[in-house]
Amino acid sequence: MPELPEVETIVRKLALVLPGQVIKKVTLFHPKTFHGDSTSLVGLKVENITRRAKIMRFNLSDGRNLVVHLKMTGQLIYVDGELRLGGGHPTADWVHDLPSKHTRVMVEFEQGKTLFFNDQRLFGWMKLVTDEEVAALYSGLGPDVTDPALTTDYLVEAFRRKSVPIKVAIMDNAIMCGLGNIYACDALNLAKIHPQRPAKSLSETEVDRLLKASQETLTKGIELGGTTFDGKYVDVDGFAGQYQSVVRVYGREGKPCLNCGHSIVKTKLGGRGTYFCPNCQV
DNA sequence: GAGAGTGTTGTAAC
DNA sequence: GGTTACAACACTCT
Repeated sequence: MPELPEVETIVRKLALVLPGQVIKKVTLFHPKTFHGDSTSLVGLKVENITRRAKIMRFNLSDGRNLVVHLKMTGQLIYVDGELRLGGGHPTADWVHDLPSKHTRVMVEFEQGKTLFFNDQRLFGWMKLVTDEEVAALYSGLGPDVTDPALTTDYLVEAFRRKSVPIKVAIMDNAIMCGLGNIYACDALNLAKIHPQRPAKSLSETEVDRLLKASQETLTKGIELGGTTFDGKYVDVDGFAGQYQSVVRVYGREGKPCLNCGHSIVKTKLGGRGTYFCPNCQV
């Protein structure tokens, strides 16, 4: 289930192999997943691939865009003849057996490669849209955590009138994009800030610490290829991410805090499981 | 069978 | 209008 580092990992890998390839055939296994006329993709070339927040955008040779959101359970798997993009062995056995029962869309290219969109819960989507529609999708999104435009000053201003818990605020895409539940919990632990604090109660120093912790957490997530729990996320090669091996608090209820050794506690905040250290996160 | 799950959006109530 | 809680999306796993 992808967050920003997972999406970034997928985009980086696809950007190495997909540009220049021409779509030969598109097969829909579930109509709900694809919005638009999938048959009009045939014959189009993929020009390049970019990302904004957790939305992937494939620029196509007719000027339109294929945009993809994986939501909770989506996966994009790129398969060449032997399923060996990265040269190693995929972590997940099931990638040898595609399309699977969770495959919703299959895109075949003239060069013999195939891109599979798997999505267990059917929340994810693919849309064929114009540049204007892309702009509409992007409108209302705050800067990415990885965006230099995201500054301490900007966040101080954004938090100034917000009485929502800071964890809810940093997961609000209108304020900033890229921190999902796992990384939001970890960034707050790294910054030693209690997730329940009203956003406006943070001092400038704390906001600065939180921003740096957020950037550091996401950067590490990207370096490690994202997070895989229960084999649910794999990158385009079928490889699992490695962030879960260094995760600070998420899923570590009862285990020692990496800052102070106190037991990690789980609560619920904004409807989401929230892990934190009640000793050092204040 | 109940509950929870890494995302996002919409609704109703205050 | 801001805020908050909750449901919904649809499915699998514990």
